[in-house]
Amino acid sequence: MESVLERVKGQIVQNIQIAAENARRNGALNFETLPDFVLEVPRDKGHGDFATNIAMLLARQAKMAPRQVAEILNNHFSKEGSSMAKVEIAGPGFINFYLDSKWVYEVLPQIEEQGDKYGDSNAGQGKKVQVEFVSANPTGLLHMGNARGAALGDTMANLMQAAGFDVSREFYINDTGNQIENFGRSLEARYFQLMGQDVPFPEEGYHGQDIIDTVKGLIAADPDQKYLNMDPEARKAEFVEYALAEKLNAIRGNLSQFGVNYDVWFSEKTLHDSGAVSSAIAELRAGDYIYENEGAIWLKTTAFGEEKDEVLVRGNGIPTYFAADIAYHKNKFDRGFQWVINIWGADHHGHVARLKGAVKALGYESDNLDIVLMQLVRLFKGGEIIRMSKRSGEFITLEELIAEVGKDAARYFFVMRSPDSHLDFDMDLAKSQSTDNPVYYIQYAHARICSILRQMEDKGGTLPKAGACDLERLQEPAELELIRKLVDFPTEISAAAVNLEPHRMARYAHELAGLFHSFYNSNRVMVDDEELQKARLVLVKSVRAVVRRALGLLGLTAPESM
RNA sequence: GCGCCUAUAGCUCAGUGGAUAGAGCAACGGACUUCUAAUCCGUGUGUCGGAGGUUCGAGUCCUCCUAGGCGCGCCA
Repeated sequence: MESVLERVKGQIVQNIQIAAENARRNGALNFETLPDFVLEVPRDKGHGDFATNIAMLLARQAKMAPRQVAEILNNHFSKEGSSMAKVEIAGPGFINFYLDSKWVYEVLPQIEEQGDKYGDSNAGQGKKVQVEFVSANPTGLLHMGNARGAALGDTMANLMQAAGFDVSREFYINDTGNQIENFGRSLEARYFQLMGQDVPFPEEGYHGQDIIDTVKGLIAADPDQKYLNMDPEARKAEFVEYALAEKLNAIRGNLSQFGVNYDVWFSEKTLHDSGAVSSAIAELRAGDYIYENEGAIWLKTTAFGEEKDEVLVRGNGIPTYFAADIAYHKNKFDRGFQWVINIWGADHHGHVARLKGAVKALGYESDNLDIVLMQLVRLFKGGEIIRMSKRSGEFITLEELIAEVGKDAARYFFVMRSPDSHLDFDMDLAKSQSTDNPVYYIQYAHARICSILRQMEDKGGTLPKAGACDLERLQEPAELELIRKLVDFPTEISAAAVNLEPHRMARYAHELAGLFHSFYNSNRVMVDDEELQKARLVLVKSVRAVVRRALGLLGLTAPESM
């Protein structure tokens, strides 16, 4: 459904185009092609409801001063049938449009009709999109960086769904390769240590307590001690299988607790087992992107502007992570995704250009692959930075984070900033100042509205229908601003989705809540004037629907009382 | 050395090439007999890191420089 804003803007744009064409036809204005002008909502309310820069863009072609062009256009605007109250030429040549404020009221019946669907658009046109995020090594638990990726990826996916994309969430499981070998050796060493044998622990092994716990569980499940005398390779394979399943379960559980649920869990191992990796390499070889040197197989990444070439298959015959990743992305495109989005930690940025290059070499449009790099999270506790490392086992897990600051606060904090921005997460602050946490501010707006509506029901009232009351009674500045903000919602969602900027929704929700709180403090909803009360009830009900939806898109709960 | 990200108010950060650059926090002063004071109202601060350039118009685009973060492995 077309949003109110789109409809009104479309009307004005059309009016401008017709005016320009008419002016050209009767010789008042000379130009070859209509420039790509903008109709925007001015930052400053004193500049009208909408403004266009067309006169400034036409000035050169028309060989006239911008303000003069604006005058001519203004004389050609059709005033009939539009809600245009005033047109003004301002500054260097802006044309400012002032509309009769009536147009904004349309949004209230629209919200009533669409309910929790209000905000949906068809910006994505059903395009098949995949968002791959977190994809943490399944050898440990999720840390703060993973948590940021989870919040960003899931919110992005939510926004894209609302914006009319066909979205699939995917987790790539790195269940093969060196780190799994290493994982297996660590499990083995812990096993023998727990069985009372004095064996050294691998230096590069996983030192975390969670590994010890895993092995304890393994031993408990093996009363016959069959592992003690098993073939070492077979034993390690069983250990790894057991531990990976357990870790993945834990990861899945933690993410689910964080409100993140995936459509697909994709195993890297299957790419090797199915021959997808070797066939991707064969394809690259056919395209003459491959050569051999010192026993290894290399990809000519220098052809994609990289500093040096990259190894795809090591001298020992084992393909690199990069080789698997190429096969993985080929697989993604072959599954029909028209837009592939990966969310990576900024420490992986060196990998971006060569992956895109490889994708292009395989014949896919590399512009359809977007990699969102999120800057790393620094965790502060007691005023000190906590260095996080999976190997050393010293890190705050997602589980602990949720337990300490709560899912809602954590998700909001991770998403409120642009992915480009470094994130200092102060645990003490998140805990001690939880009362002036922006997330409560937004949720409080929701709870307050619920409270109003509860009281109305207690008095035996019923929610009025938007169509059955005089919405134009809503004339207070606070009311008009609030309604205007509701009008922006669909545009905010699609802009946040298309530009991969989930922080815009965090900001929007906060601003909307602020306008509501402001309204609440200056106006009572339950008033003696029955018509005004009805109109205000419709207003707050609409605000509640949008706040709830915004919270939902951010993955936060919308409490009915606080 | 090369590459990516960042630099905007005291702090943390927003800011689709548009007009007089904004918000939260912090500080100070007010508002509960009234639908939840986890709220509201008021008070002010900027050489948008620096220098050039493109443009009618630059915090925004381009080049160079400076500072910080992160990468540059037959690890992932």
